Amino acid sequence: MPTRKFETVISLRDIKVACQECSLKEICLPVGIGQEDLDRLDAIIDRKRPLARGDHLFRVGDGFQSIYAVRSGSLKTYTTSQDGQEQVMGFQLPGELVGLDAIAEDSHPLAAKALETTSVCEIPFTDLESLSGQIGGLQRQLLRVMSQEIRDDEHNMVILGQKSAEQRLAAFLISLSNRFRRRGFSATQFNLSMSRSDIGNYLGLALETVSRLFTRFQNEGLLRVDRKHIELLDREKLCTYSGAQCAEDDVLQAEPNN
Amino acid sequence: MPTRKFETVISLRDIKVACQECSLKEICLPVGIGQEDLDRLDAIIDRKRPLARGDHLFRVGDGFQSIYAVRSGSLKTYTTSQDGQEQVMGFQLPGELVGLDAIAEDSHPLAAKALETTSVCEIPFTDLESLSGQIGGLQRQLLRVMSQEIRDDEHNMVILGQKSAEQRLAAFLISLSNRFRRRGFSATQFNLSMSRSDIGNYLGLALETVSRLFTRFQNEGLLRVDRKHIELLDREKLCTYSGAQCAEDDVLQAEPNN
DNA sequence: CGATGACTTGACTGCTGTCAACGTGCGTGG
DNA sequence: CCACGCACGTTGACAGCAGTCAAGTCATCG
Repeated sequence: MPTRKFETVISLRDIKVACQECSLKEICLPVGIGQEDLDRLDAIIDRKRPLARGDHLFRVGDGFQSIYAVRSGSLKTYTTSQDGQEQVMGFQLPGELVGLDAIAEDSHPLAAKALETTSVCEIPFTDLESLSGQIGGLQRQLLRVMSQEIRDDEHNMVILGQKSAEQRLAAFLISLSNRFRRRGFSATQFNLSMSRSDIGNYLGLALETVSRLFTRFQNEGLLRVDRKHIELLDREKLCTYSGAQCAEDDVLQAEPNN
Repeated sequence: MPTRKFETVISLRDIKVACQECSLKEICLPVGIGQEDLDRLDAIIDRKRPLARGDHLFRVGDGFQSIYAVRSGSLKTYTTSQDGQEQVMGFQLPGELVGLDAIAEDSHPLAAKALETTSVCEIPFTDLESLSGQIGGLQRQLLRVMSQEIRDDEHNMVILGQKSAEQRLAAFLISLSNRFRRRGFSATQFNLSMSRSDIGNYLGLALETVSRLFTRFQNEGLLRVDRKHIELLDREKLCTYSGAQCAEDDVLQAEPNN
């Protein structure tokens, strides 16, 4: 382990970032919360200094203190089964929360690791809990977020349960595309911060299968792939491949309040 | 559709069942709630008349009004993809909640159908929400229950993502066994209220594979199976087969407060 | 008692995993 | 600046698990 040379050099807490200025506030927790309530939420949130690629935000079994929101960068969550085999459970992009599964048992069932330089907001749970008892909108939003998480997991179960390798990768790419779009990034061009192995693991496929499919999709003109960079050329057909109601449905889901 | 002949014959609401008398209260919502608060929770819960096998509690797209707790019997939740193909998402046993995934979008993403004669408690969500704003313990418990749901879904993803057919069925049987035990039923002998087809669908397997595995497990002396009835003869080995930390871990998880 | 649906069993196929070799980009150190 | 090593990614050959198709058995119910 290297020594933590940053800590005494500069206090990164000085960086002025608050929920109200955050470009992610429309998709993070503060949806439908008034100005003064937003201030109160903001007051309990701690901006941590960035994680480097490979750093852990928390590990399996760590005591549960806080929920985290990704501000920039990306995370993967995963477990390691007793035979040492890793299972990737998900990837978190900016505006997405991590750690909701730790509430039940007061300890993290998954580890969270930064896939690239990543900054997160730490939200101490006891504070969040008492605040959401006072602010109706916050309580509601918290329940909604958790409900959405359940929904997403159910969606993943469908994919893992009955989709072919081709459908899984197509669905994965469409999902990423939708999530990037919602965050204001390009829906057709983005970087994969995770490895082929992580993707395969997440989708229940061998990494070789993922690699082969990327090649095939490219040959079919569906996308262009160069190492980590992806460009979706035929989003429409990719949707068809994924065998799901994806395209416009997700847009609607993404903006329920408009 | 048959006419609803029961409705005017007898008011089943007269049946005296309340949370405080309910044998399931230790595993349903009212954990860690005081007596008078329990009364208040009890007041908002509606005991519906039993569902017959095949009846729907709700369907995909139904507006979200309430969460339901199974009192007796069992449910399956499922979606139907646009090509008419069904995906079973889960089975609910007594003491388990259904409908938590509907909070996010105010409509049910899954349908819930009774696998046998089943009675449920209906918990109107707006009431629950406002009550949980007033009762700290209830809010906490609600969040815990949702968190646990996320956790369970993650567990299912591991099973679907990287377990063999044999491991999946073994894990499924162990899971059922644990859930029955927790509810005070036998952990080694129970009835499967769902069909082979439902099990296969849920586990991402063909129903023929499920059937073959039952036969094989029986030949290996792991269990005895007669149509719907299951008797686990070697729970230990079944755990090993499932390739997971199951047996005693689940007991601990089941009783976190003892 | 026949019909229907659920389940079982068998034969065959194919998708995807495994093993293995090779290519490519990047960072390190000479 | 170049050479090297390493991690990551690609491609190929082969095999096996589980799906599909099909036939047959069993239980339940009208």
